[in-house]
This record gives sequence, C-alpha cells and structure tokens, in this order.
Amino acid sequence: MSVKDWIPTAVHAVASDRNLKAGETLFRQGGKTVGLYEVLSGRVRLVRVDREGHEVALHVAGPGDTIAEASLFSAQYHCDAIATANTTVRLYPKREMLAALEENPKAMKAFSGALAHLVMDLRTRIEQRNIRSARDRVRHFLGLRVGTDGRIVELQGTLKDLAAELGLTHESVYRALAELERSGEIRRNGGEITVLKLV
Amino acid sequence: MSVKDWIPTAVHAVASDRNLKAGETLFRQGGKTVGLYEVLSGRVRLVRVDREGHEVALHVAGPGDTIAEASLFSAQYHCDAIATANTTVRLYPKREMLAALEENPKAMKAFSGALAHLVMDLRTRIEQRNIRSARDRVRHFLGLRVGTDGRIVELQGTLKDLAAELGLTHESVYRALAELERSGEIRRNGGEITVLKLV
DNA sequence: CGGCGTTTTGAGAGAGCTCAACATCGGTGG
DNA sequence: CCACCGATGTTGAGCTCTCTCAAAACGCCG
Repeated sequence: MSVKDWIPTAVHAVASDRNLKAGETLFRQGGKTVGLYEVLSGRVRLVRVDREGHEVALHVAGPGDTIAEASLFSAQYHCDAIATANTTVRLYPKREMLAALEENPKAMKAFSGALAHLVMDLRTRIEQRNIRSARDRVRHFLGLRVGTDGRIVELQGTLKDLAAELGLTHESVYRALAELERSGEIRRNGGEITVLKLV
Repeated sequence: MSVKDWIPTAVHAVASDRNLKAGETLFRQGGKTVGLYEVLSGRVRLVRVDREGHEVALHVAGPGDTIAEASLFSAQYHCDAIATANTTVRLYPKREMLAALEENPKAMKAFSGALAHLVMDLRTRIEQRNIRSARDRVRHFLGLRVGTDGRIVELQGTLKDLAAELGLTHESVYRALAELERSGEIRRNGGEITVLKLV
C-alpha cells in the first residue's frame, strides 16, 4: 500500500529516517512499539521464530511498503523485523500518527482501507501456505505475480529469499523451478521467470 | 472482536437478520459485497477453494464475531462463507456502515483497531500453518487457547472442524491427540482438553 | 432398530525435509 | 590479473511424516 494515500502531512514533519545494514534488526517481537515504518529502499523481512528456531516469514516489504501498521493499536511488536539488504526506513511516530488520524477522518478511512487490503493479502498468504506441493505453491506465487500485464515475473532478491517467503526449503524451490522449466511451463533467465503455460 | 465497540448505533437501525441452516452458504468469493456480518448464534466458516477442490479454512467465526469486515473496502467478497451449524447472522449494510464510520471518527478508530487486531490474528495463523508437524501444530493451537486462565481448552464443534481449522486431515489430528495423551502431555475428556505439561 | 456422521486405527505411498557434495558467482586482497 | 573465500545456486540419496484409501467402533437421532 502506498504511504502517500494515508499518512497525514503533519506527521511527515516528525518522521525520522534510519539506515540499516543487511542482517540488522529494526525491531523485535515483544519490543515496545514506537510507530510504523515506511521502507524507502532495500528490503525488510517480518518474521517470527518458533521454538525450534525456524524462521516463519510473515511478510517481505520493499520500497514504498509500510510495516507495523497494526502497531498503532498495540503496545508491543508481534514479530521481528530484519533488513535483508542495506535498507533505509522512515519512522512515523505512533503518538503523532494516532493524533493526526483522529483529527483527519479521511486519513483514518484511508488507513482502514490499507489495513483491509492487508487482511486480504494475509488471507491469500494463508491460502498459499495450505498448498503442500512445492510445485503448486510456486505456481500459485507466479499466478499472483503475472497479473494481466504479461507473463514475466521479476524475482526480487535471491532464490533463498523466495524460498523463505514461500515457506519452503531452498532445495525444494530449486527443484520445483527446475521441473517447471523441464516441463516447458516456465522459462528462467537469471532473476526473471517467463510463464509460458498457465495451468 | 466485539461488535458493540465499533458499530455505530445508527447502523443498528438498518441491520437485518438472517437464518442459515447447516451447510448453507452466506456469500461466495467474487460475489458483490453488501456489508459485513455479525454472527449471533451458530458458526460460520470462511474458506477458499483451490483448483483441486480442497477447502482452505481462513477463519471460523462464532457468536459475537464479525466476518467480512474488509468487505467495506472491496467490491467483491474474497472468500466463501458457509454455515457449519444452524446459524443466525446480522447484516450491517455497507453503505450505511461506511457513512456512519465517516461521521464518527471514534467509531472509525475502533474499527481500525479491530482490523489491526485481525491482522495480528492472521499472522498468528500463518505462523501456525508453517508448522509441518501435526503434533506441534496441535500444541501451538492449545498454547494459544489456554492462556493464563488455566489449563483447560474447551473445543468448539467437532474434531473434524478442528482439523479443518488447523489445516490438517482429521486422521492426523486424531493421531496427534492420541499421542499427546499417551505421552501424558494432555488429558482428554469429551470436548475438553486439559494441558498437563507445557512443552 | 437402522442409518448417518464422527471418532479411531491400520497400511501404503508420495513428497518435502535433512544432510551432503559440488558448481557458480561476486567481491577482496595480494 | 589471479587466487581465495563466502554466499548462492544445484543436484543426489535417504528418512520421516503427512496424506490417502480402507475399515471398523461409537454416538446420535429419527
């Protein structure tokens, strides 16, 4: 969701930027919420870590995306945010943000719309996670990304990142992509995937 | 989320109730949105159906829960809603709901809060779906339900419902529960589960 | 009592995970 | 310019675990 749609201009004045190196942590689960962030450049992964130490990718945010929107209504962050590349984020402080939204019903409505959109995205992700087959999960991912614009999907980040986002091991993703290419369903060209057949 | 917190009283006047028999469909994915619903009694399952015809449980709503909150910002429902028992729902029409929220910033804020809470719930569900092991997934579910109040989890609905909610086959759930009981981790008593050891 | 859906248990197969080895690529420093 | 090194990309083999198909108790309701 685009930030310009709903962040009141008043809050821009108190926003502050921060640079993160690859691997650096922006915030941790259980940490006190200070506000929501916009990713200006780079990439930030939202993850939870289960008992076994496995990371569960909840979201991957790129430039223009916001993270921790729900933190406005929560005292603590409910997942970890980690930069996977050198990243610049902009912090919109919670206090001012809430005050501005309350004074500006239009902004509040836009914010609600953004949250509603996020809810739909998350449901789509749950649907994805229910697909057992690695091949079908990759197909599902590609189907969401091609849209009607064409048949080319530009991968952001590494294949390991993709595997994490899909909730699969990187080996499974490699094999799935290799099989899809062998069967003539897709063609790979570096970080670019061309979908030939829609199954 | 509780309805009373954020549904403006003005909208109550135009709300209408509807009875559904078990198995009946409330709305379908792609259908035109008419508003959001509150479940007064019974149970409603939100599901998506993938290509293979498998149902993916996105949510199970009981009395007091609302469904299709995000539909206020969307022209079409993005999943199916099916009653799993004889159910009564209350419809809050979209048009009036939106108008009331725009006139009442406090209600809008509460609505945003409800959406934010939903976002957190969905992320927890994604985390759950990432757990491969049936036993661990059941553990995760129990851990969320016990809270600090005690160690007793009251199951709503059948075990098949639970299996659907967990995204597992009912056989796997049976086996997982049997193993947990054999190992002394839980004790079952009808639809009631007592957690003895927290792992 | 009969029928239907839920609860259980069994056996087999498929598929992803794990561990392991190797290739490839990009950056670094001599 | 080249050797080195770490991370990414790729392929192989075995194991474990869930899914699937099957069948049998159990419970509920007409």
